Amino acid sequence: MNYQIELRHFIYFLAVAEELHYRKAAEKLFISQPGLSTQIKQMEEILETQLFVRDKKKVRLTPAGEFLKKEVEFILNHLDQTKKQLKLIGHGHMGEVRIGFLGSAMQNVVPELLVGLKEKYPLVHTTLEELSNRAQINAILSDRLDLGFVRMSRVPKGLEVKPVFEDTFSLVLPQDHPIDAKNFKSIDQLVNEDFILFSQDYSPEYYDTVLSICEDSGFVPKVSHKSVHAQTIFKLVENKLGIAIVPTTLQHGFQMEVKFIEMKQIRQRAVLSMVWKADNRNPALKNCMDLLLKL
Amino acid sequence: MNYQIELRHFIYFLAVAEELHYRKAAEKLFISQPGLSTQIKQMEEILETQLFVRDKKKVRLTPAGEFLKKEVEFILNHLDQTKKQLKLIGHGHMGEVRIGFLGSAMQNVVPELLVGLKEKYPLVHTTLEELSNRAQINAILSDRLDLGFVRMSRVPKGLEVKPVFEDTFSLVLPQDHPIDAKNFKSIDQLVNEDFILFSQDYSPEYYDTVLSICEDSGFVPKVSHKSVHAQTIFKLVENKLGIAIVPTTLQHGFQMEVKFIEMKQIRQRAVLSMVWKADNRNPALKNCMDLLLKL
DNA sequence: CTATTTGATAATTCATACTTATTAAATAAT
DNA sequence: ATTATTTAATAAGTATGAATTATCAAATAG
Repeated sequence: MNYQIELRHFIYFLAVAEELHYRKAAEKLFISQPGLSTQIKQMEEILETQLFVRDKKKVRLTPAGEFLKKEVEFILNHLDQTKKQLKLIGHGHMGEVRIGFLGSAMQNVVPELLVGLKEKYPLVHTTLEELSNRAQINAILSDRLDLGFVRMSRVPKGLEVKPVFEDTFSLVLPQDHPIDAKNFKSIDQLVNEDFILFSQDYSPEYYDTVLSICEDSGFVPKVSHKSVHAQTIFKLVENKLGIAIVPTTLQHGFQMEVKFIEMKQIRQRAVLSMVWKADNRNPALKNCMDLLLKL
Repeated sequence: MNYQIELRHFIYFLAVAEELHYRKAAEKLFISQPGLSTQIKQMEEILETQLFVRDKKKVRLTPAGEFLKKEVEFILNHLDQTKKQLKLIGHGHMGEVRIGFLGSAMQNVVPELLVGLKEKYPLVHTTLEELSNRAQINAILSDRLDLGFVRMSRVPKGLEVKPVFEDTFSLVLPQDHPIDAKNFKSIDQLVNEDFILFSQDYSPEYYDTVLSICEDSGFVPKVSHKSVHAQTIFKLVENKLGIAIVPTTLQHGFQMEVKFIEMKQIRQRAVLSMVWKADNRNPALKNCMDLLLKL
């Protein structure tokens, strides 16, 4: 008496509404005719509405049945769509990945990732935000970001980190500086220069690495300026207010009166890593990371 | 293994998605917690998509689950609406009644019906078509019409008929005709006049009735004109091309230089009947007819 | 008038949704 | 640390009801 309508009823109903013939409909559904009869009857009882007129030889829809047919078609169709989309989302072929990045990641890793994603998973949407190392970590911890691109090797508990790009360091000098690629031997040739670096707060590991480069040559650099923008740093060098040490690939995309001298011989590398929350269950994130590691 | 998703799953899913707590959700659903757990698990297997992340103390939705929640809310809501509408349709409180009528029914019965319907069943829509007796019968037989208003007492098998309005007949005379309500006694005073009648084809029973009125007075009328429009008949009378006998209420709504003399004393009546198909299952039709008989 | 076809009904079987009892893991309290 | 409490999952058993087979009554066709 107190049954509930189920999708089964709808599927049965639609078969009868289409065939207008119980036996044929039952065959189509691979069930027996009596079973179909009782289910339709039950359905009419639940809905408190007659859906078919059966005068022992003809079956036809009542106006209410006619109406329900349209609605059931709509609902079952909508459900089909939903199932398909759900599978796409569940398998990471559809959805959203929220990405944070340091400005310096925009030179290679991030653009390549975006192109690859668009090609392989066109239904995966990305949102991008340029943030400092610390801001990315915070955003990931509080679930405002799925993936970050940072320059750090140690991350708080609950996060995971993996290097994705290793870069050499390059000296940045004014165009007319006496030192060039040919006569450059070691960093200690620049011991008396003013150094312009990314600020400690923006990227602590970079800062420490640059200090260690100088330390390996036996001096402590005199740091005259700190900035968070490569643009600013290059501008300062151009105006002869100092020299800089930056990841090599950072030189692309700028039009400045400065020269870059790659320092392959030193052991330090500028490592760009991706960071994510260990328990992040966004399936699109997994696909995104897998794709990145294949690039 | 080969199960099907059912509405039950959706209702369970929604409870868990809202509570994010299996025990509480189970309580709300009046089922046991293990039952709920297995049903949700089964649902995930059917959909081949993880919907919840349970880390033994916290339950939360995956992106796919988040998506499904929205869709399930939509579907269940849509279903609720459908059920309500279905009941309205099934009980004749919503839907369409296709009505045919003779022009003469527009003077009283039909307008009253429409006003009554609009008041009592505002969601029942009507379509109106002015048709001859025969055309209405044919339309009802072939399911193009639900209800007809005709002047006939015999209808083909499969149809039913019921009188809804009885009208006296009235003479229609030119304004300056010597006979008026005071000196009129019997129809045989007009034995020498030309008669203008509705055509036999348009309304056979009317035609026969008028002939029987004259026959009762012992003469056969000279019929000079036949028409299907009251407007035309009145115009002809106005121009002194003859006199007419029509149902009394037909006089309303015309502005003509004619006078009407009601013949209460004769036994014949102009009967307007409704006709419908015996096996018509339009629930709105039943309500429509019930309403009409109460007017 | 018989044969065939229709959907409905009755009795029975079987699948499975649900129950109770229990467990393992996580958190909170002492 | 240890215990108590709370969580969802698992296991075993039950009972509901969807399905089956067998049959029927009514309608139609030959």
